Amino acid sequence: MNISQAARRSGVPAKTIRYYESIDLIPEADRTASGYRVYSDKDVERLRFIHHSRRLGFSVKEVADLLALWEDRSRASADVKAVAARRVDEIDAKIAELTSIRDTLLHLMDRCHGDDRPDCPILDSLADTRGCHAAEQEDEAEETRRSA
Amino acid sequence: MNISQAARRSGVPAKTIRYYESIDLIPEADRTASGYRVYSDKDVERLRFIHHSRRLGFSVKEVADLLALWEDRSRASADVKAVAARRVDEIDAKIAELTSIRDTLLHLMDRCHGDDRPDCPILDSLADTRGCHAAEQEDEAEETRRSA
DNA sequence: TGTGAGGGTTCCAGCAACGGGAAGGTCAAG
DNA sequence: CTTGACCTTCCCGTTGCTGGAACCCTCACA
Repeated sequence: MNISQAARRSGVPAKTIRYYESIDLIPEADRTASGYRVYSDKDVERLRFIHHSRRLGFSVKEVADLLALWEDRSRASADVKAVAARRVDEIDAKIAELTSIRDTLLHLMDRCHGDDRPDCPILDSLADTRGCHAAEQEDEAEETRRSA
Repeated sequence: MNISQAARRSGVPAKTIRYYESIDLIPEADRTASGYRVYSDKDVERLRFIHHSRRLGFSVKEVADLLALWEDRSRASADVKAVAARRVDEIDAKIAELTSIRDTLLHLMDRCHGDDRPDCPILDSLADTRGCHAAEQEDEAEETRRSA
């Protein structure tokens, strides 16, 4: 099948398939006499694997690792699990960061009238030296002192 | 003061200050006779505002909007609050997405032995046509049908 | 047999938001 | 006068693609 069929069946856009080939995430595709790329069901299966992995937020590098494990019939499932565990840790950290930011914003919004008047605790806080208590601003306060 | 002092006091790296100038987020700095950039306390204040805004995850474009509001003494606090509200919505969406991915990964990890044996539900799921139930795979199933 | 639509191919540019590093000018201290 | 710590500009690399230009291929239809 040609690239657009492989794209439809795998969920990976044709352009992205070419890109994956260019960065060696997938092997070079076979070509027809006229230079068209040709894909097999096995290729589509691999693309689908990549697609799903990317949707779970694995980086392309991590996907390459997962692909290698997938194709290594003698892998240990513990190795796969470790990759997934690292990803979960990253996600947890990201969620914690976003939650902290969210709480700060909601707190500021709560204290802002949100009307026609110009005075606004949100802007005040952004402009403030101490920077809206979004944790460790110690260094900044210190720099201000040092430069005085 | 010169750029590295402004960087220390504002928390924005010197390189980033130059970058902000190049994209017109901040006005062109004055220069000494020899071409060095010169910054005032007011400039540092603005940089600090930018720094805090960026830490709350606002894009550079949004920071430009916030800066404009900050410098507009006749702004309405409702406008600022609206920008913050949009940001909160984005964060909520992102957290929901990450949480969903996290749950999927934990579910898969739960069913993986994580030992020396090669069989691994995580890889199986990534390879599966239905793609680890991470929501709306309807289109993919449909494409598979259509191409059959 | 021509022709037009709808494939395919390559390469180049660009997105966000910087960071690294090269090549070179400047400044203050010893 | 030299040394080292600044400063300047410029360009490349990052991540993961996406859009577009310019061009070639294939197939159905008149």
